[in-house]
Amino acid sequence: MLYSKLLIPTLKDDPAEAEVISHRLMVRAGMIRKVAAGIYDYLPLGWRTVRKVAEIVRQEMDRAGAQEVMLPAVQPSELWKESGRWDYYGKELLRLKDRHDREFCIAPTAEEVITDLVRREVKSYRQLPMNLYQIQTKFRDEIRPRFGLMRGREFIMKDAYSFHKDTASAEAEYWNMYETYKRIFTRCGLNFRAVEADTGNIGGSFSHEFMVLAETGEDFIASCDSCDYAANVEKAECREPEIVDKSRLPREMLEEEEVELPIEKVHTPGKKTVEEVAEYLHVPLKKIVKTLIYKSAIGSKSLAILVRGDHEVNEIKLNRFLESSGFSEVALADNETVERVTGAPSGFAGPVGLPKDVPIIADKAVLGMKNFITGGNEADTHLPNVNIKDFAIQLGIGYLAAQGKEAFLDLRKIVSGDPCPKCGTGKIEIFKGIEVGHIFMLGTKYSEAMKCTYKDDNGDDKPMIMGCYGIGVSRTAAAAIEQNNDKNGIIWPAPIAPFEVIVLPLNVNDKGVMDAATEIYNALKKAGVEVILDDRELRAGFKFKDADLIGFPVSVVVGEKNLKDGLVEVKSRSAGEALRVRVSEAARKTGEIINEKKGTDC
RNA sequence: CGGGGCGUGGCGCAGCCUGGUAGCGCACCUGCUUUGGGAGCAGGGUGUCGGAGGUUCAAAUCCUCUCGCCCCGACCA
Repeated sequence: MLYSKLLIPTLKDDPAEAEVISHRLMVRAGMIRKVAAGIYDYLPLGWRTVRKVAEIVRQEMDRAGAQEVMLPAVQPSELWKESGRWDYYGKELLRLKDRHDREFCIAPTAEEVITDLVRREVKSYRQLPMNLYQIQTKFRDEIRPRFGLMRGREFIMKDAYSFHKDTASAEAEYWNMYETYKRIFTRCGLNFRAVEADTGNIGGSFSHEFMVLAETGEDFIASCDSCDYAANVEKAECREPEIVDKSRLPREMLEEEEVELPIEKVHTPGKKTVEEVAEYLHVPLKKIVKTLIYKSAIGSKSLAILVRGDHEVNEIKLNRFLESSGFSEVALADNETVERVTGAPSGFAGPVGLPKDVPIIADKAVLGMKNFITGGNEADTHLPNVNIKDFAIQLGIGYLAAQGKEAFLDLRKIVSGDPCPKCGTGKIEIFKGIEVGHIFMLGTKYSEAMKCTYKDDNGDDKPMIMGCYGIGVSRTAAAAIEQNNDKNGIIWPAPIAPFEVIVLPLNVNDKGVMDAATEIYNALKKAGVEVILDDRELRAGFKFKDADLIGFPVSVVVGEKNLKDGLVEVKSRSAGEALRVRVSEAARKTGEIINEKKGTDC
């Protein structure tokens, strides 16, 4: 391709709206343009990269035995009502009506449609298992789209759905997809981790997320430094030392085994946060217990959650424990509620003396604490030397007691340095990641709701066991940039670069330069290399800047000076240094470097 | 949805407070010079000042409404 003929509107200035690197660079490199909030045009370069990611996904999915289909983007409400998600999905589901006033939605995912297809066309266990996928534009009406392609409303996704006669088959396919995903992201040249994940509102029993490690990631990953454990922080369980058997306590816990002292009361004017209190009273954060008032979304019931001062509540865990308790979907209470419940301004809540109808639930880590500091339920007051016996943890949420659950639960977010929940000996490290893939064991949630059944070998109808597997194709392209860039621009992993090589004749008006460049360009094209010839009549510096910004893995620089000696430069974007080779050797050498890059990136 | 902010040429911005000829840089077009890291000089084109209403002799500027966008928060395969 000739550069002069391509639509590559690069920008010298950063676009004002772009916050993260991938967004900035994709706009500057002329890959995307915004049409509306979270909705973008893909220009030739951007689209080439997206297509390359999609092609890798397609090849690996096919290799894994899946079949590609194409499902509708606009879907009738009936199917969504059948699964129950029409009401449940919320505002992210963009709904619309056709001219006959029939309700539709723009698909954010396709469980309903695929389940409908399979229930109509697949009848027998002999036809199972089956894995169907599509690569398609999806729409989710995100509350706040941001970060360019990382979190758009419209995005390109590969979604796959598998159907099985039994759990064993479904699990086998789950792990088949797990391996397939590893191959896909490896082939894309990405540094990623597969982590245990929460299943969210898709439902199902277990799942893994594939995370590209990057500072700008929105997800936090807990990873063990000695075993292979890795999980989304939302999901990661916390292993608390068993405190029942004192002889087995680690030394640092033993220090907590002090004599319980009587409660005191201190004046802490304006010290609302644990940090402020710790500093004011000269105690470590670990000596404080935070009391957080939560409020149910429905009704106005409140409850108090206790966590150690240096810990944070994991609301996903909390809500899971509270499922079907009447405390559905709790969230941090507003200041008004806090004042009503505790009788003190926000910042001074504590477990001692809370109204009886406010149940107290504590994180397990609190169980090991003695003589800790809590809020006094009174303005500018904290209570040192509080102990668990002082406030009678209310096993009071009746259902907890009824279920034999304790009021000390795993409710906190795991933090760096915690013991690994799996091996127990390793320490947890926290990384940031971008979710590019997610695999779920769905079970029978959709097949039961939508009567997607098969006849087993006895002729009985059974619901199919399902799995579903997503990859954010456009997001993967953005994640690759987050992970591969420098101050000059993008450094594409060769397998997903929009072009593999750029040939840069520094002076297009010099016949010798142009002839040599054209010769190399033609030879590369003939060899099947994706090459672009920068035939623009521009200064050298300009061309270099564009080439670096766009991030071609290899550039071939043809300049008058080197050409006098019959030489050109072959430069690798990632390595930086230039290799001088003869014109006649240039194409072969460049091809070698590209193949090597594609090889090592695999 | 709560809080904050921004809409002025293709892009980035100034002007608004204190109403009175709409500006700067980049980009774009022409010419000459230049030509290995976003050139120099000269000339040129480019704006419903996001939209609607209002105040005023006069509105980019003040007021009201509205639309769009960005940031923080809550939310999220």
